[in-house]
Amino acid sequence: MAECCFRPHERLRDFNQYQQVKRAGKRVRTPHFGVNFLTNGLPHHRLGLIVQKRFWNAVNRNRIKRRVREWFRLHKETIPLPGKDIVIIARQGAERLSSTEVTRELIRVFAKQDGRSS
RNA sequence: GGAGCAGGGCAAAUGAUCGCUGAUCCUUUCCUUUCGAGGAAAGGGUGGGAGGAAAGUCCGGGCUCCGCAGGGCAUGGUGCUGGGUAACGCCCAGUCUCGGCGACGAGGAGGAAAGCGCAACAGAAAGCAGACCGCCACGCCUCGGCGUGGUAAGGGUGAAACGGUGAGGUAAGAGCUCACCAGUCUCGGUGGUGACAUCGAGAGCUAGGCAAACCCCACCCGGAGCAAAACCGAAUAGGAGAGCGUUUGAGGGCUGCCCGUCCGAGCUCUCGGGUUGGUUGCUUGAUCCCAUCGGUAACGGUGGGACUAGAGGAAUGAUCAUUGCCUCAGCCUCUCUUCGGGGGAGGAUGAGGAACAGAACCCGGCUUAUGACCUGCUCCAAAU
RNA sequence: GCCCCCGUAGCUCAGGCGGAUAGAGCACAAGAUUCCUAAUCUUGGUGCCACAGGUUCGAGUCCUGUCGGGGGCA
Repeated sequence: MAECCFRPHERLRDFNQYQQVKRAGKRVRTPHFGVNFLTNGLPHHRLGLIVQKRFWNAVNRNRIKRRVREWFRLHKETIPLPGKDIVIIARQGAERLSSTEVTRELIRVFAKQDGRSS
């Protein structure tokens, strides 16, 4: 598996998977995102995105999704194993962040988790 | 130079690295096999990959199903004329009215002498005439006025008050009479396919507004919508309750109702339960570009060329560099001058900005959001 | 994607199709009753009728366009 790609099997595709992660997973809040994650028993991580329709138009929704996917693609090896299902919920103000700001904010989340668990 | 009007195309470009999507070709591995092959995963190569509005879903179609849908009514829509078109509420050309000094723009622009209606407050009176203050005549009188009659010029109210100006006329007045103007109706001539324009004659002196509330007239319209629909596969089950009915016909299809017609022995509703996968539809089409012909134009004919997204929890991105555009800041050079300074042009540096916005079956429009530019024209100012 | 519905006082809604006064209940404020509160009674304030344009003498209402909210589908 290449280190920096984003394949369909790394996505959450089912509504039930989203519900399971949101119900049973851990929750972390950052200023612009809500992050839920749950160990899935697979050797890789999986990503799911929730961007509500009521806050943005379609262009800003796509922009947020692309930037979060860019973070996952480039920095997923920094997320500690075992494999996790991650659901990221965008909050208001996220459309004003640049790509580097998104990356900085989300890296900090999993760096904290790494330090706490080890 | 300032203000404005109309039209047109574009949606910063190039390169590098990483990444996404589906098409096609090759390699490897695994599975199935009717030995032709098919499917899945990974890697690599090649050439594609959002818009002028993709938006709002406001109209019109194609397409699919409803037994290819017949007649009438209701509802709904359109509403100057003539063209264009698959069709339209769209577009083009024209007429009339209104707005603007002008370039030009806007118009839901049939009918109120078919009917039912409406007009608060104010005002005497709000639709058919009528008379509050007035004006005039006569009578009475305590000479302030009062009564009867005639008037509608003037005042006042209102969004709107029953033609306007002048002259004659009269007790005072009045289309009462006349001249001109505006407007209505009828007839005729000319131009135009037509809306209409224009000219002449006559009638008659007023006929008001609102149909974007009902209505009348003319024309148009079957319904739903790709979550339409077709096929494959899986799963659960023929459950419980209520209502109606089996030829005297329940119920259903042709939206709402009626007629007509067809199917017809079970149908409808509620509760409960199960799936909630895959393929097709899915992009070659009223398509785009160029030339030419017809037409004022919208558009149409002919010939040649091109293939230009097809996702499905939803693909076009991120970073860096260079060039170009705009704004701001100070610096340098040139030029004009009313010499306090100001205006214009060019150069380099730094910082910031680059809009509106994302296909979801596909087209033709409309509306709304929005960036910088180009072309033509009008008015004003200055100069000649 | 497609098809519908609704925006009126702080809240829930009438009024709207037939045009000229903006209303009801709860809530809020003041007063009375009460030793005080609750309850009751009396009085009152409260609205750019979602926004913009048009028709009209005059739009909450009629017409058109935006904005916001809600619902349904195999």
